[in-house]
Parts: sequence; C-alpha cells; structure tokens
Amino acid sequence: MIEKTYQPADIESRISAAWEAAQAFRAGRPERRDAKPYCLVIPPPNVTGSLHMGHALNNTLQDILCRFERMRGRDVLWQPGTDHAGIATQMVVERQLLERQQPSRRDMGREKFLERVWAWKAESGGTIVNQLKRLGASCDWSRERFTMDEGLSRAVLRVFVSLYNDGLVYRDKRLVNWDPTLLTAISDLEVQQVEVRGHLWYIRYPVEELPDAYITVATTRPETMLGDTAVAVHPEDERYAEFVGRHAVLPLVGRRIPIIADDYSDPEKGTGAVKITPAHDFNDFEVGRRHHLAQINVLDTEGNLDLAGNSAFLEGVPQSAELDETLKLHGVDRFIARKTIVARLEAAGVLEKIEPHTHMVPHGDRSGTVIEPFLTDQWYVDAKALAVHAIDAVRDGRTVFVPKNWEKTYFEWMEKIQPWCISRQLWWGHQIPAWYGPDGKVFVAETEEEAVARALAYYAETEMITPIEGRDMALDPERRTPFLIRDEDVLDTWFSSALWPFSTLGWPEETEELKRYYPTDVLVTGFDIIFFWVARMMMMGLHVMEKVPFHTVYIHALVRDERGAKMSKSKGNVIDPLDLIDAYGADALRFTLAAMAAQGRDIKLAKSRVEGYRNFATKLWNACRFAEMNGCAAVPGFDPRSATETLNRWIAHETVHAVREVTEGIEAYRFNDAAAAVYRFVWNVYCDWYLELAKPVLLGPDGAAKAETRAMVAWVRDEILKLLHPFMPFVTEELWAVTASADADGAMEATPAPVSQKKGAASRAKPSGKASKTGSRSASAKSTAKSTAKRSAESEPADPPPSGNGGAGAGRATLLALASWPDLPGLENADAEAEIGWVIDLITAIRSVRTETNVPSAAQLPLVLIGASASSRERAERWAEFINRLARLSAISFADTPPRGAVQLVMRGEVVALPLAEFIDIPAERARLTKEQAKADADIARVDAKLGNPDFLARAPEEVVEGEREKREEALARHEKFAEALERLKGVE
RNA sequence: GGGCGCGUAGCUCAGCGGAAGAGCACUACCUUGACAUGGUAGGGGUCACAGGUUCGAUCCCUGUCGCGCCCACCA
Repeated sequence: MIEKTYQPADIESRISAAWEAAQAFRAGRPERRDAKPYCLVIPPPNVTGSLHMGHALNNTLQDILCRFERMRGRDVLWQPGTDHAGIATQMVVERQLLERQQPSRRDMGREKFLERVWAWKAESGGTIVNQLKRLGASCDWSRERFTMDEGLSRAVLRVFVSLYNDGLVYRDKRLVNWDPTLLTAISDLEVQQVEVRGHLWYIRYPVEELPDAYITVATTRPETMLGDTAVAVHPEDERYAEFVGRHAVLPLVGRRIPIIADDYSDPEKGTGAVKITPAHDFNDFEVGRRHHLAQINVLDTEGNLDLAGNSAFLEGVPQSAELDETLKLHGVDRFIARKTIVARLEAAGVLEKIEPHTHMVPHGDRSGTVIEPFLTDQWYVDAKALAVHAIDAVRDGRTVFVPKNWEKTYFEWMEKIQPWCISRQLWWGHQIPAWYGPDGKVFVAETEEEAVARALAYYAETEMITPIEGRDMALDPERRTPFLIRDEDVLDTWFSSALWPFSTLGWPEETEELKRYYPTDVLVTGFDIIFFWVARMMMMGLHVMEKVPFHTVYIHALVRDERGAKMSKSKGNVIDPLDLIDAYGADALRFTLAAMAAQGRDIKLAKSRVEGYRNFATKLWNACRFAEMNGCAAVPGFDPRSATETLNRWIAHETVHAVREVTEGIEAYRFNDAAAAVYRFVWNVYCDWYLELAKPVLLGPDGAAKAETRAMVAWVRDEILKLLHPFMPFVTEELWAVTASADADGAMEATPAPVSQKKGAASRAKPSGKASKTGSRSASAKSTAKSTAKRSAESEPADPPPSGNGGAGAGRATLLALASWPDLPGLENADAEAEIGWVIDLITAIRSVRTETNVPSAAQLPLVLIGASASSRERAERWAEFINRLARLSAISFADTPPRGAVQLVMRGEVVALPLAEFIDIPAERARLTKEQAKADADIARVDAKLGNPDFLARAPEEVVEGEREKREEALARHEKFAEALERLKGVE
C-alpha cells in the first residue's frame, strides 16, 4: 500500500539499507560472472572532506551510468575510495592543534603528528562516504580504498622506484615554486596567478667605468636587488650599447655586477634594462645559466632576508658603512624589507621614480601566500617523456574526451608540459623511498633493507667515503651498514592519485579484478582537474600498465552559484547539497543535476529547479497510487504486444519511444536529453493523457478491456520505474517494492517484497521529527495504521530478497536496481498513434475554445461535428465517452451545418461546433475567429513566399517542398473554415 | 599575449540548417473520486549586433560589442 504522502526522507535511508543488505552493488556477482564488465573509478574525494555540489554532480552522473549499465546486465564495478590530500589534510590538523593550543607539529615531532592525522582520518573519514551513500551512489562499498592504504602505498613505492630506475624520476637543484607559509615546494598547477596592484620602482645603478653614468632598471620586487648578479640589455638596443661589457655597482651592497647583452631583455618593457636575479626569478635563472652568473639566494625558507653569514651574498663585496646598514635587514620579512629598501634607495638618491603597476603575482592555491621562486633540491618526474604516449593515445582515439573540445585543452597542456615537481616538504603522505649515504649518494629502493643492501655493495667498492659537512661518518656498529638517512619529504598527493585506476584494482599484484576491470570504461570528472589528474593518470596508466586507464573521459561542467561564480567557502556562496537533499530529497537533487548537465556549459543552480523536480517525484508517486487504487497490478506473463485496446496499444507505442530516447540519451552522455525525455513521458504522456483516458475504463464495469487496461497501466508504470531509476533511484525502488506487495494483495503470483515489509516497521519505529511537522501527519498515520494491520496478517519473510534473479516475469523477486532495462521490440503502432492523437487534439481544441469564450468549467456542452468524414465519425463515436469526460461535453452529434449561435473551431481540417448560445459573446467570438483566420493567413503568406521562389523549388529536397505544399493546403483549408465560420456568425446577429 | 566558451521568454537553461522549447515566475478559471508538491487554458522572444554562405540561418562562416573561464607573464 502506497503512503498517501511522498516523503523522501522516510524512504531514502530505508532503501539504502535494502541495497546494502542485498549487496546489490557488489562487483562480480555470481550471476554476472559471464557478463561484460563495466568499470568506473570514482574521483577520490578528500578523506576528511565533505560533500559539495561538485561532488553531487560528479557522482550523480557516474551513478546514472552505473545503474543504467547494471540494469543492462553488465557486471558493474564502481570503485570507491578516498584521497589522503596531503597539504589540505595536514593543514586542517595543524589548525586544530593551534585552536586547541596543543603542541605544534614541529614540537610534537613527525611520528606523533602522523598518529594525530590518522586519528583525525579515522574520526572524519566516514563523513564523505556516508554523504555519497545518501546521494545514492551505487559504488561497491566493500572495495573502498584509501590512497595511503597498505596496498596503494606499495603501488606508489613500486612506481616511484621503477621510474627512478628508468631515469624518469630524478633529483635536481633548480628553482621551484616555494610556499613560504607551508614551507614546501608545490607544482606549477598549484600556483594561482592573482592580479595585484603594485608598483614599478625605477632604480639607478651607477656604472663603474663611467663616472656619473648610471643604468636605470625597473622592478616590481626591489628587495631582490640584493641578489642581483647582472644587468641585462637587449643586444640591439642602441641606448645601452656603450654599457655592455662594463659593470654596474649594486646600490646598498656595493657588489660589482656585469652589464650583459641578452635578448631576454625586452626594450619595450620598463627601461629596457633589466636586473638579473638568478636565484629569485625563473627567467633570470635561465639568463644566469647562459652567462654563468652566480646564484645568490637572499631569502630563507620563510621569506625573510638571509644576509648575515650568507657567503654567497657577501662574496666579493667590499666592506662599507652602506653594507653594514643593509645587513641589519637580516631576518626581516620580504615585504617589510621591500619598504625599507625603497626608503634607503630614495635616501641614496638612486630612486628615479615610482609608477603604479598592475600585474599577476603567483599565490599558493592552499595557503594564499605569495609564492617565492626558490633554489632547492627536489624530485621531479620527466613528464615530457611520459606525455608522448599520453598524447598519442588521445590522438589515435584509444581514449576520447566527451565533449571532444576538451582534447584541445589536453593537447595544449601536454605538449608544453614542464618537469613535474613531486616532492613536498610535508609529513602527511607517502614518504619518498630514497636514502642518502654520508657522501650524499642516493639509494632508491622499495624497502630500507634493499636500500641498505645496495649501499653496502656500493660502499664496499668505494674506498673513499668523503665526509660531508655535519654528517656522522661512522658505520652503524650494530648492523655494520653505512649510515643512511631517509629522505624526509613525501610525494605530491597527485602522484598516488595518478595510479588510482590500477592501484585500486590490486596492482602490483596480478589480481583477478585487475585483469577483469582494467582498462576501466569511463572517467567522469570536472574540467578543473584535467591537468592535475586526468593527464597524469593517462601518463602513469600507459607507462605502468601499457594500456590507457579508460576509453572515455566525460568532462562535466562546474556547478556555480546563480551568478555564475565558482562556489567557494571564502565567497560564502556555497549551496550545501545535503541541505537540498534534506529539503527535497536526493532524487530531486539528482534529477535536477542530470537535467541541467548539458554538455559544454556550466550549471548555475537554481533552487526552484530542485523544487520542480521534487514535484515531479510527487507526481510519479501519486500516479502509482492511482494505479494501485484502481487495482492495476503487474500481471505475470503479460505481453504488451497482445493488447487489443487502441488506448493500450498507443501507450505501449509511446513507451517504446520514451525508452529509445532515454537509452540513447544516456549512451551519448546527454543526460539532460535523457532526463527531459523521461520527464515528458511520465508527466505529459502517461499522467496527463493515458491515465486520464483510461479512467472511464478503470471506473467502468469489469471485463476484458478493463483487465487489459489494468495490466497495461501497471506494465507501463513498471517500465517507467525502470527508466527513471538511474535518475531517481530511491523513489523508484520504493515504488517498485511497494507495488509488488500490492500485487501480492491482488492475488497475482507475485513475490512479496521484503523491502516494503521492512519499511513499515522502520517508519513506525521512529517517526521522524519532520513527519510530525508536515501537518499531513494524521493522514499518513491513518494510512500507515491501515497498512500495518494488513501487513501483520501476512507472513513476514525473514531473509533479504534473493538477489540477482533476473526476475523472469514473476513479480518482484529482485530489486529494481538489478532489474532489466527495457528492451521492447514489436510495440510500435502507427494506427493507434494516429487515432489517439486525433482524440487528444480534439479535446485540447475544445478545452482551448471553452476557456477563450469563458464557458464556466462546470458547464457540460453538446458538441457537433460538422460534415465529419466517415473515419472521424467513427472515431468520435468510439471515443465519445472519453472525449465527453475530458472536454466536459454532454453529448456528441453530427450535422452538415453548425447550429445557430455555435462557437466554431477548426481541428485537423474539420469544423467542430459548440452550440453555446447562452455563453456566446458575438463581438468577442468574431474577434477570436478573425484572429485565428489571421494566423492562417500568416502561415499561408510564409509558405507562399517559399513556394513562389523558383530556387526553392529547384534546390530544396523533395520532401521539404512537399511538406510546404501540405502546410499550404492545411493553412488554406483552415482559412476557409474560419471564413465560413465568420459568415455564419453574421447569420446569428 | 595564447586558448576555450557563452550572449534564445521576467529568471535558470535546452535546441543548433527546413514553421521558436522546458522548468520556475506571471494571468484567468478549476476544492472533478491519484496528485493544489495538482488540473485546464493563456500571455510573453526582430534567438546580442553587422555582414557573408545557402533555395532557406537562432543554428554554418567572418567581424563587432558585452560576459565568463583556462594557460602564460613578478622589468
């Protein structure tokens, strides 16, 4: 028995439990062992995160695909899991420590701190998973993985070591993007360019060889001048030709630096002379290499000036009072130092001018602080080498992007890819498996034992072990091994994410799952992580597995706020999907996201849409109730092809049409089209017309027609539940179960569905606070009480439903989630379509004219068909009862001319008259007819313009021309009918 | 500077070569025995602008104007 009111909250948790109990989403279910596998890996959310709108969209689309393919019989593995999210998670925990005034990360030490992070992971790690379950994500939750699992960690080590051995991972000293707040290097992708209004400072550097001459450089970063090692001008810049080869004397420092010619210098920018600071600028670094300039790092890791005791800085600089003054800036923050230096330059009279200047400044995407190009040793992946195959794979179509235009973005980035800096100076993550010997020699191995063994072998052959500063050279007396120090750094989180499609399937073990499900089928993700993740999975998948990780990459839009801005906590414009689920149900949210997921466009989410689709779920609910109340129950073995009633043949025809639209929509990743198709079918076809037209039969006397109609109502309902299930899994599963129990009541050979049994118990056991607030409590309480009484008379099956039974005709032995997707050959029926189409058009026309002429809705009018053809006459007689009911008629008759005072309308070229002398307003009626006639005239004019064009007749395809001719005939006939009608109206006056 | 995308009904968006569509909002009527989270009917759009291709353009091409995003760039 279906509850009177649709309350999503009541249903959802119960249905989730039923799926879980039946292990409905487990991959490799026994009955599907021979089925074709279908695999998706979830984009792993941050383990300590919570569900946001992007997740909701991303996972809704994946779930639609998975449920669809599962119903089509595939052996589906939707692989779930979470990501350790190195920087983000470490930051959260550090903030907690600060807030609780507990010892800082450094105070407590690495081991204790990591314990602390694991504890936080244990505490909050379930949140996102539960939220995904609330959304209805049909992942195989028994296979949940975490990027720092033992297995996945082993995969990370294995890949790192193998890349190192292949020379694709290496250590290098070069400039990196350094985050002075987080004290770690970050990759290019983690740097955000932010427009900043700053200044350009013009500084005069005296030229040593030419008294009173100077060269002016412009800079946005005066503080880095302390590390200048040259001034560069363009080789062809005549203004500075005489300076090249001479030297400038660095103000405030006194260092003598060469003036060099390099075409990096752009005569258009600044003064055309640019200061070169190789240790603090990526471009200058390259210039410095070309000219063998010293690299003078004048900052420490936290972004403070590092001067005193800095041998590189002091080398070759003469003692002076000026220098002594500058050395006082040691330890001062870079931005404070900037001000001081500018003031001192001004005091020294070398500050030529200051201009306002807007430019892009790199910021860390996590910390928000200004990134410092910084000279350090880091680990890199030779991305360029790996990218070659990843580019080829997309070029030759082994992997395709949907929509296709993202391939261009992918290529563009891949083709100019830079070395990927993978080391992070963090603690939370996969520690790099590299050990250093006393002489700095690196040993990379999966285990410490192996590294030690390699070191022993190495040092056995090496007589000389050169001591290096600060390192203890003694051999470990216990183990008699060289003293090795493990690299403290961890790997970029995306390194482990890049392995996700195979590491989650058990690699490096050769597991059954790996063989069966790799390569996976589709990756569904947002365009914002094409570079971070998709590109790197392509590289790693091809390198490690030698096969693309997925055949298709479906790129969906970003969910934005109603103004189109990216949702972010800092902007405060976040809509919490959980709030929407609470308010309207997960099904409504899912349907909204699917309906709005048109390719190539961002989603600006409007709450009203969600509400509208909640109403849609309610509509479905009530349609099912209607069916139930009218004894419409699935008839085992019912074959819709055997239907004889035209109405039933028509709805079967329409069902086929809807099935095709929905199927093709999902297959083409056109989720919005699929959603729109099922929406239209359910509401505008099944509810608005089929059920309305079926009412006279269902309310009429028993007999063959009624039995057939009942069976058909239930059959179409079931097809609808299937079609809608990928979009709205909860309400459909619920209705599937509940209607099954109705079937049982109806003495059909249906199996009672345990789901609905449990449901009664659950909703009685703990009525939710919400339910009692709705006001419909009393109604639903009554119906619950009734159904409870009924149910308690039935036997309660103790076991969960036998799963996986294909449900061959017999009731609901299976969950809807495991039912078969509709495949309905042989149901098209053009005759039924034509006939019911005629009925619908007639009813619509009558309703329209009734409203326009202000006929009270309760009034029952007679209808006269004027000069009806034989077929129209037959149809009218056959459908009289139906038309009368829906158009509120008293009777239908036939005549050659309309009665006096009748309103006349034209429907499919025939005149229909409604004698309503008592309601008719002659002037208004004339106006109405004239307007209709004008419409016909406009149509004729438009068509004539085309048909009068010889080029059109000559060049347009035959059927188009023919179509125009038909339109003209139709419009002409319409014009005539209205002309006649107007003529007759004159007779009335 | 390089690239991508968007300007269609009041709002949020589909459609993308042969007579302008949906949801929400709006107007009128309807407590009809599934549903007022509903029903019926209706109003509302020179599809940003200008050229071009075509028998035909909201749809293809070019340009202009607005808007957004990505990448690069600290003189």
